[in-house]
Amino acid sequence: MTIDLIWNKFPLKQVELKLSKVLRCGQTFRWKNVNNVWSYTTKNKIILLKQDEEYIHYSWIASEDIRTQLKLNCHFDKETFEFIKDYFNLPIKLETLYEEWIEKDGLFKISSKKSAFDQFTGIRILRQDPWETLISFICSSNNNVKRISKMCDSICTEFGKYINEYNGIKYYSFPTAEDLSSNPKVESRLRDLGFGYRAKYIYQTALKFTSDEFPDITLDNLYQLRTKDYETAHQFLLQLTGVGPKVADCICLMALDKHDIVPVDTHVYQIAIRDYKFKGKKDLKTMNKKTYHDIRLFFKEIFGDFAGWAQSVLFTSDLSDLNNGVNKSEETEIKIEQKSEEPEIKIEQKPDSIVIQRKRGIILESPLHQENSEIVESTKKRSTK
DNA sequence: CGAGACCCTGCGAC
DNA sequence: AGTCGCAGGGTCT
Repeated sequence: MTIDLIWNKFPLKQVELKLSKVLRCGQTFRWKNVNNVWSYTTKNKIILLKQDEEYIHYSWIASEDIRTQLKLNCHFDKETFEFIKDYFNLPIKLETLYEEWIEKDGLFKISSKKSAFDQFTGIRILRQDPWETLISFICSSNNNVKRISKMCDSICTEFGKYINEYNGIKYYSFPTAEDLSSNPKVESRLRDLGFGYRAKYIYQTALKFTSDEFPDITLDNLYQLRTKDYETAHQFLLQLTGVGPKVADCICLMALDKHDIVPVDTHVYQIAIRDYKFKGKKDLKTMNKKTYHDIRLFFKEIFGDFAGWAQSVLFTSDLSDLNNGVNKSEETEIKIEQKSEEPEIKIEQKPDSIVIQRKRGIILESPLHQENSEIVESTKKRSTK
C-alpha cells in the first residue's frame, strides 16, 4: 500500500502559536517530535504538523483499517484542518491578549526586567479532548512531565486502538472509558506499566463512566460541561477518583473552555509569592483550600477573563524545569536512528511542493498552494477580523 | 482542617 | 561509583 502524504498549510505567525513551546509546556503529553515533525493520534488518524516562520504545515495518515483512503482525501484534509483550528483554539487571538496582559501585569512595571510576555510569545491554552485531559491529569499528580508523557504513551499502546505507522513508530489512539474499565485486570496492568497509585484512580474513574451506579457520570455529561459554568464543571470533576481541586481546574482550563481559571500548584504558588508578592506563608505544605482559592482569585484579578492563559505563560517562562528529558531545548528532539538502509519515507520540501518518496512506493509531488487555497483564504479572513 | 501515605524517577549532595 | 533524600504542576484516608 502506498500512502500519499500530502502537506497542506495555512499562514500563522509564531506569536500566535509556537508549537515547540505549546506542545511541551505540560498541558499535553502525547505529541511526539520526530525530525521536526510533530505527530499525534486522534480516534481515526495520525495528525502531522510542522511550523516555519510563516506557516503551519499539516498532514494526516488515516487509520490502517480505512481502506478507501484516497477517496477520503478531501474530507480528511478538511477534518484535519478543523481539528487543528479547534485543538489550538485558533479563533482566539493571542497577540491582543498578550498586549492586554502586559498592560495589566504590574510586575514588569515595578521591576526593571522584561515581562515574561515579551519573551515567551506564542504560548496558548489548547482545547483538548475532555476525556483524554481527565486521564492525563490524573496521571499528573505528584509527577513530572517526562513520566506523565511516558505514561500517556504506554496507556495508548496498551489499551488504545492501533491506528497506523509513521517513520517506524506505531501510533495508537487514546483508550476510551470502556477500554479502561472492561477488564478488572486493567488496574494491575497499569501498575505494571509504572502508573503507581494512579492505576487505581484511572480504573475507578473509567468505571464510574461506564457503570450504571453513576447515572450522571457519562461521557456526554463530561463534554456538556463546556457549556456549563465553572462551579458546575468543577464539582462534577471532583466526584471522580484521583481528581482534586488542582486537576479539576486543569481540565476546566485546558478542555472545558474555562479560560479564566488558574490551576494552583506548588509552582504557581511560588510565582505568586516570589514575583507577585502574594502575602502568604512560604511553607508550601500549608496550602489549604482557602489559600488555593485565594491564589486562584489573586491571578484572576490581575489578568481577568483569560487569567488561565496568562498564567500558562508565566508558568512556562518560569520552568527552570523546561527540562526533564522531553522538555529540553528545541534541538534535542527524538531522533529516529536511521539505519544504513534507505529510510522508510523521504520528504523533500521544495518552494512550491513537497516531494514524498516511500520506500517501495511511488514518488508523489504535492502542490502546496492549490488544493488548500480556500483554506488559506478563510484563515486570512479570520485573522484580519 | 492537618498529617501521612502513596508509586516511581531523576537529580544533587555526600 | 553507589547510596540517600527529596521534589515532581496532588489526592485520599
